[in-house]
Amino acid sequence: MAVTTSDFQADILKAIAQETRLNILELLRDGERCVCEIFPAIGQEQSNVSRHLNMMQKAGILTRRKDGLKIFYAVKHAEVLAIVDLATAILKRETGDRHDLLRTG
Amino acid sequence: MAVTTSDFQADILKAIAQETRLNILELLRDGERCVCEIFPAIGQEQSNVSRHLNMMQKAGILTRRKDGLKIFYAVKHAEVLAIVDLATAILKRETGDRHDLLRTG
DNA sequence: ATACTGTATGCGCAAGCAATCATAAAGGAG
DNA sequence: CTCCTTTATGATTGCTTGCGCATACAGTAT
Repeated sequence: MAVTTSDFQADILKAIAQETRLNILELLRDGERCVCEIFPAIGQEQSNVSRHLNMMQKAGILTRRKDGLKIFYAVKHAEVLAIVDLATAILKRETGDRHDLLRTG
Repeated sequence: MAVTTSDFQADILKAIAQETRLNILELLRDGERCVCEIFPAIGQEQSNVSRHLNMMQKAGILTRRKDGLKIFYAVKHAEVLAIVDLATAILKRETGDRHDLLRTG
């Protein structure tokens, strides 16, 4: 099967397009955090958060830094948060538009 | 289960983060297209393309216009294409960085 | 009415994904 | 060394997704 550019684009976007990962990214907006800080903050299992962080790092959108026992993750590209913000903008406009959906169908 | 904002953000982003849908969006960059134009252009089944278009429209990122038999779809929010472009930018920078991965591991 | 074109949808399948529990691995402290 | 903390991973389960095939539906034309 041929591998196109949109394939890799999809990988980047898929690494962002998930609720738990969006919550993590929102936390990382303020700077790097270790797993032990993140998983209580978002109310998820440690293993689950670890997997998501690993996944995003492998996808190339997070950096990883070791400090003793702890491992700190941070957002690697500003574009990632820009994408999140654009999604928020679309969402805002959409939920605004949706008032007439009650009438239009 | 509690429904948060990141839930809806994820829905928007998921509607974009897929290879076939990215190919469709790339086509729609030049303006509205009907299903009959899209599916041969991207080499996918008509039914498959129809589903993806429907999905994106329901997600709120495409508009739908009927003209006789044909149904024309178009990108609804400029932010959608902006997101695609940001993903491309990340991808470019990443694949640039990846030269040292051959050495570093 | 029939025939044709364009689009949507039901069904099934295979693959992927997210979450949990339990456990392993890595590093620090006593 | 042992004990504890932090992170990663194997196994499992249930859910979702993307696709293809066949078929239904909608609109046009004759």
